[in-house]
Amino acid sequence: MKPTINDVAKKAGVSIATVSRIVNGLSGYTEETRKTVLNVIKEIGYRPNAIARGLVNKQTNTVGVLLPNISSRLTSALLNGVENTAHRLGYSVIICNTDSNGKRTIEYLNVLGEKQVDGIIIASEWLEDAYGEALLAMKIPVVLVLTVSYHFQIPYVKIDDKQAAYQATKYLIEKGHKEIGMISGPDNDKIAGLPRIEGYKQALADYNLTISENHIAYGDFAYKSGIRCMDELFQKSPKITAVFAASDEMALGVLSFAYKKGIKIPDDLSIIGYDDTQDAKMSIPPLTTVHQPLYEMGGKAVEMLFSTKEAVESIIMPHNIVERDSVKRIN
Amino acid sequence: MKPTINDVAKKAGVSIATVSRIVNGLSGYTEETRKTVLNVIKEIGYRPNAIARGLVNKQTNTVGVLLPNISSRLTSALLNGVENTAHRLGYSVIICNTDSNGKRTIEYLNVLGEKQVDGIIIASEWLEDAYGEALLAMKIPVVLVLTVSYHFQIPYVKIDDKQAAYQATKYLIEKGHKEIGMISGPDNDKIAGLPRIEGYKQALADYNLTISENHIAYGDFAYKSGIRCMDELFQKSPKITAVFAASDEMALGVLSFAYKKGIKIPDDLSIIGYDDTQDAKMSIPPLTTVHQPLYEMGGKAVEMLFSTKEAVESIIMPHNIVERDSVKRIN
DNA sequence: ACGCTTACCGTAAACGTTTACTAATACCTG
DNA sequence: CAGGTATTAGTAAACGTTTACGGTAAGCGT
Repeated sequence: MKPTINDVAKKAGVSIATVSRIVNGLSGYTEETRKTVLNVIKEIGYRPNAIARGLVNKQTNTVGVLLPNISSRLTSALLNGVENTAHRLGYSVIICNTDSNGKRTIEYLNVLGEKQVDGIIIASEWLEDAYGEALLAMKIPVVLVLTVSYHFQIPYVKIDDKQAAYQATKYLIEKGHKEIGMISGPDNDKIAGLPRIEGYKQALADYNLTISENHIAYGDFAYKSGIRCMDELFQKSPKITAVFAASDEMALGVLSFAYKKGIKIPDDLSIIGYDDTQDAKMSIPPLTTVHQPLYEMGGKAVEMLFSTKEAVESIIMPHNIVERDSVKRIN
Repeated sequence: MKPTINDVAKKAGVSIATVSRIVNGLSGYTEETRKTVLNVIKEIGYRPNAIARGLVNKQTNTVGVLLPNISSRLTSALLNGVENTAHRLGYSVIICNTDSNGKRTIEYLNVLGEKQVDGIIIASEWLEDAYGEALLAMKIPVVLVLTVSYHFQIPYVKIDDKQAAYQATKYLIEKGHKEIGMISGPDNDKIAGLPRIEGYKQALADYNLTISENHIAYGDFAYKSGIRCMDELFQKSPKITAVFAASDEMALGVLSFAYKKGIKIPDDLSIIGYDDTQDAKMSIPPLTTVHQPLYEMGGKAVEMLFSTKEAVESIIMPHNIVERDSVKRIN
């Protein structure tokens, strides 16, 4: 059996209250008793039981993170940020891979509730009404990352997707491109799908370029869909000279597609990505892309969870375009 | 305040013991009381408190995972496997990013101990003596993944690194290559460094090819070191026609290096990687590599944690070479 | 009608902490 | 030296569960 505070008290000849005060750095004991108690603690290897502690303090120093996927570069960068600042603030983090599955998500929400976590971060996931209700019922801080909710007023941290997409497209335009395709996320995705399409269209409109559905292909943010979409795009609109992909992974897909077809990037085709995950640095050629400060956003999210302000405001993080070698100036 | 079992008992006109029995599916109540209690539970939104439960049961249904790095493709694939089967078995997982930092690792071990986790998984990390001691002191199941300990007898799950490296090298040899370089991990890494070097050398020896230190460059498994090592290798041994990289990430580095130098892969240079992370599928060209079943290994690890056998045996998982497009037959 | 078994349910202790309250002692102050 | 105030320390309740134990009532066989 692990030694308890009782064992320490007995062996040190004091009461458990005194031991508790000492391990918690409160006042109410002489330096002498402190020393003997500390010695006993070291001797018998006592460690306070955080479960018992949590029961009386109603605090577990634990947060939960819901992700649609653990092993994507996007979420793992985010998670890294979450974990790091959580650790700095003295919290542990429980990960929950929802697989974008409603049933599973609700299960996780219940588990986190039962485990009395002090806060929940939901990343990159559309907030179903059922989740919102469940969250409301457990009355603990929640923050959203890479997503928002219109129905529930929950603080979030994200970038301005529409604006970022606008600027990515504008970047291509300013490099002289006129026939610009887009590989988008699903068009029913109100968070990472629609706004980026809108930004793209807006930029074309502002520069008097024609907007055509033939210039848009709809993927699911994943690599394979990038390949498929590029294929589709070339069939529909062979004259395209540049593409804006709504995720780096899909951009990698077009890189691979181009490689297979002997299309030179950026000489024959320019491509700009979105996210600036690790992949973007390592691709061939290195990918010009929209940088989201994922690590920082993860950190911000946990800080917001435990912000002392009564009404926590949401945060729009800055984005920027990082120029690498996948876009070429033409004309 | 959240409703407790007491609130349920009062409202349903029964004792807390009965409520407890009902929510835990034990026997000792009529169908009628069950219904009324269940109704009250639903009505007031009662959820059992896992902390209180954990205190008496001495079980938290939580495991901790120590990783040297959260956002690498290697560890995130592993983590994904861990999380999934943990969830299947009814456990939550707490992640700990050690950053390969001794102080931080010990901190985490302490936290996990205090939080009374039911088991700990340590991934891809050399087990310092101090860690082993700490682990021993807390008397809970531990399993190692992608690593072993010679000093402590702790069950592990990994592949046979030496054999895998041997086969990767042999694969290159059988494709006709005679001047084969290796980009290794650090040569003081007893787990993922040395054994792979040994496998490489052994294969060369068995096929009567000369072994030379000029054919080996030492990186740290990361992308950048792959670039640097390839540069170094070409300076030392320009006649090399194939390279075995001890990680996919370093292999990506050589891909990038080659791209920059106008070296065609696989026409001018063949490269085989190690790990078979997501990157390997998506690279240009797709990477031939040694497949480690990372996801499955993560799953196995948590199963081993809670195996009912008194003495848990370690597992050597099967590996295999997945052929893609980065190796060319010559001669 | 009696005793026995069985089913249902309540009482209270236990898990390992924190903390309000109280007690005792020591130290001042005038 | 009386009375007050710190300071150190202990007692016991509380946190929300589970569960051993006991009790009551019903059912059943003889």
